[in-house]
Amino acid sequence: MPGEGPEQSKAAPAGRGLARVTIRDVAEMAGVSVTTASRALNDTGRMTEATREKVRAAADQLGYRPNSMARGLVSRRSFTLGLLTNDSYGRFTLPIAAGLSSGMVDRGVSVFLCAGEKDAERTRLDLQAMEEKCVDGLIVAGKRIDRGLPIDIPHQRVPVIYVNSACPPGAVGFVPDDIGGARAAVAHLVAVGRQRIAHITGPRQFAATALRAQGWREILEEHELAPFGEALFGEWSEDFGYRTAQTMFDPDGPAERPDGIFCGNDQIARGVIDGLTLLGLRVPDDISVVGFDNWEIFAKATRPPLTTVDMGLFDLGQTAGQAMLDLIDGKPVEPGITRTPCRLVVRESSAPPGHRPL
Amino acid sequence: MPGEGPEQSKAAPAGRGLARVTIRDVAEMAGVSVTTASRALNDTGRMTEATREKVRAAADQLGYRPNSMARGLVSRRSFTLGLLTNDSYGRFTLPIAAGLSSGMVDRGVSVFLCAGEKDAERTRLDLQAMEEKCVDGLIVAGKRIDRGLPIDIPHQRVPVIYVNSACPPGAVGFVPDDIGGARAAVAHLVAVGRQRIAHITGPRQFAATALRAQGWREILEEHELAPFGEALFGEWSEDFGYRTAQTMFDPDGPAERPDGIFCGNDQIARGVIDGLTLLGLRVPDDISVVGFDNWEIFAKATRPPLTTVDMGLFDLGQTAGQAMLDLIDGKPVEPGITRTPCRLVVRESSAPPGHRPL
DNA sequence: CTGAAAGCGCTTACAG
DNA sequence: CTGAAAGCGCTTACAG
Repeated sequence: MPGEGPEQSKAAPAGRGLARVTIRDVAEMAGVSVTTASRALNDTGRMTEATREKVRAAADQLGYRPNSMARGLVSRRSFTLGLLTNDSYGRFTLPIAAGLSSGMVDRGVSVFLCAGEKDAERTRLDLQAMEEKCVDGLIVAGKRIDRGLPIDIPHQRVPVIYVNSACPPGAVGFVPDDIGGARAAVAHLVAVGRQRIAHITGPRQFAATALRAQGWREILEEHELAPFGEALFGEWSEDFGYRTAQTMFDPDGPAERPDGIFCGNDQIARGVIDGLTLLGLRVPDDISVVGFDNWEIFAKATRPPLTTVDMGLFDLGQTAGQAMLDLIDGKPVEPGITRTPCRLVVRESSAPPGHRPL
Repeated sequence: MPGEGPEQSKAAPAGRGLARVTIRDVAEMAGVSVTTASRALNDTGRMTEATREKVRAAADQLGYRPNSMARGLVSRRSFTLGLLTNDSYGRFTLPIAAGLSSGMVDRGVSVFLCAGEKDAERTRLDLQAMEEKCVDGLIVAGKRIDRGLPIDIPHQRVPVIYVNSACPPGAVGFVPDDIGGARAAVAHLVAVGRQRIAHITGPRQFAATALRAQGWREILEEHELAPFGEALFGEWSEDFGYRTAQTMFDPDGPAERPDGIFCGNDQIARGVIDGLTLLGLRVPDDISVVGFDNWEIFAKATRPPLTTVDMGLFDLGQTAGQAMLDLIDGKPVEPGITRTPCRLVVRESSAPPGHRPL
């Protein structure tokens, strides 16, 4: 039969199409009522340990798996969450989803994925599907913290949590702590002996750029250092980093030059490093560079490997899941946006001046 | 209340906690029995169009959504699929998942995501969760076509389809057509006037490298062209591409040089282009370069933008979903591996010799 | 401590 | 053409 494993089909404990073992089978084998079996398996009610053990043994032996549809129907919980995202590339979403799932699987809750570039109609369809599936909650994950999905999530009958996305007033949301991440990055540059630290970053319209620039300014001020010029807003691209580095160090350009550059993301950082290298500057010796994202495929491929800020998306997903569980259980959850910690990952693009790595 | 939209909570048709509208409500409003309501909504049975319409209208007005748990319980179909993947980064999985979902949502089936780096224990847990959720089928998605999950998927009671992953004998699997993709890439280089086409690719142990190398050899032979040397196996990294290009065009190296390079992936291609550029060679004029993956973040950031092979992962996901639906419906599906088409994306890294783009 | 019964929201033979 | 009834696999008052 197509789709099946190769041999020993008949030896398998549960072949395709074979009747699934139900709680009834377990009860029968244990010689108790279905009621008792249910209670034994769920650790509810009071009964002799012997009875409970007898039921457990039967369930084990039969390979019993509770049917969560039946259970959900009566308990009014599906043990299921919906994850809505418009990140078709998966760069942000998959780490979040992995964290979310990993926190949920032990609690027996599974996650429906509704991914893809979303127009309003698709979103509506996804939302409808989630309603039919009776999800216990909805996680909305985005690509940037100042944009939401193309349609309002109308008042759902279930809790909604926004992750790495805009979040309507009064709702609960989690985003990486951009300011904190930026502070850690710049503090590291200072610690490593840099004094003239520039900031090259993405488009001005992104909330993330404003926050990262703010972190840069704040921490410098705390160290009584002046920011090196204005924050340079542009694009999230290597090319922008490359061009900006070239301009900054143009022989005919300004005499004053930075000795450290904090970049708004790893792509920009890579462009900066490439631009610097082409001009004969040494990273990290002459100039130290720090990125943001810890997008490993970039961060590890720069030469030298990039010191950068990890946004902790996996943990973000886990945290959001935890909050969702609380919400579902009716526990109080602080509305508003929570910023979860970022973590600096030190590689080789940052070092004290003149230091020469192997 | 936390997690809720801001205003007009009481005006909302379905506030949190409000009783969900059931088929019973619909039947009552339409003045028919539950049986008839069910049949009307499912387009089954025979009844006057008037009755059917009356029921539909009531359902619409009430905003009725069938409870898929109840439906699943009786129909023995959950309209739910499990997607198991060990691609924690999401580069391959999310496009596949998006394609899968997009094909499924119209059919009312949703997809559970079990993502993350998997050890045997995690996989077992995920599998167990999927069984409890009564998925109708399981899609196993991998990062490479010659590796599976850490444990055997035992004989499930549901169909299993493998995507971009190894696939046990007798099972059904879908993978990108590596040979075809390679042929398209190399045919394009030939069409553009290249005659000495080299191949730089990933580690020898990957099945994909062997297939892509085979496509390279085949199509050259068909054009009565000799491959330029042996395929150069190494790593899937920029660095490997960079170093290899440098060696290949070492002034003290071999006199014979390629005028086209087909790379095993986009990272290698990028390294090659960077290496070539640093040596003062012009891409595409002096040497044309083609990659594999169409990983846009790389392909668009190379200078010039990279001509490359798109693996069609979105379509792959859709195709696999379609096959799964057939399997579930008991329709016959050819066991074995199906190779789905790749598509060449022409950008600026390939052109006739001497051509100088703007 | 244990069990018979009702019910979650649907679908589907079986009657009429 | 339409409906009353049984049942999917569970849980949970309610009795004993």
